[in-house]
Order: sequence, then C-alpha cells, then structure tokens
Amino acid sequence: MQIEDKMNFNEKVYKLCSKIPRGKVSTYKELAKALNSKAYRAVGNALRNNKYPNIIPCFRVIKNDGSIGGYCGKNPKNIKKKIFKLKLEGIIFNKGKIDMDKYLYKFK
DNA sequence: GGAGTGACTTTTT
DNA sequence: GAAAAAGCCACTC
Repeated sequence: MQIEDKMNFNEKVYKLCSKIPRGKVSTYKELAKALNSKAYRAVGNALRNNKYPNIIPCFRVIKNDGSIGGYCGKNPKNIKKKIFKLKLEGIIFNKGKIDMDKYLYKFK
C-alpha cells in the first residue's frame, strides 16, 4: 500500500496515463486533479520526459481546452501523428479540437 | 539550496 | 475572438 506515495509525481502521472481507456482522452489539469494537485505544469513536464513511452499513451493527454497541446519535441509532424492516432481510436476532431464532453475521461 | 525550465491554465488587452 | 502576460507547481541542473 501507499506504494504510489513512494512514487514521484512523475511516476504517478505515468500510471494515470496508462489508465486512460482507449477511445478517451484526458487533460493535464484532470491528471493533476486526480493526483490531488494543481501541478498541471509538472504533469506536462512528466510526459515531456516520457520515460516509459511503451506503456504510456501520452497521445491521450491533451489540453484543457481540447486542443492537442504538444507531443514529443513539439514538432508539428508529431502533433499531426498524435491527432491521427486519436482519430484511429474513434475520437473526432473539430477544428483541431475534440469534444471534451464526450471524450474526456475523468479519473474516479 | 537556488535558479531555470516546460507537452499548462487563467486572466487581461 | 485571438494574442499576450502572468501565475503556478514539480522536476532538473
């Protein structure tokens, strides 16, 4: 127990990301809230480091506004790929943004 | 221990 | 409504 308490904020973020179901997305803010914190910045930092790209679908994490935000290296190409991947999961994009009310996954 | 950084968010112009 | 500035928190050097 409390194993998660031993984990750094970073690792907690990773774990939550891996918990996001397929076909849904989450926001940095929600992630931080799920961790009882407001460190949306730290969440972004954690994902930017992305120590475990194999187990962490970071492309399911987007901004609070519904825009993609960023991806590895902030490269437009990577962003595009992220959108494409989300599309494959059944998420529909509206002007580069997604319907938060439909696809936003809330951690319980 | 302090300064710098960032895949953010909110408010203001 | 878009763009800019400030605010914020955790991590890294």
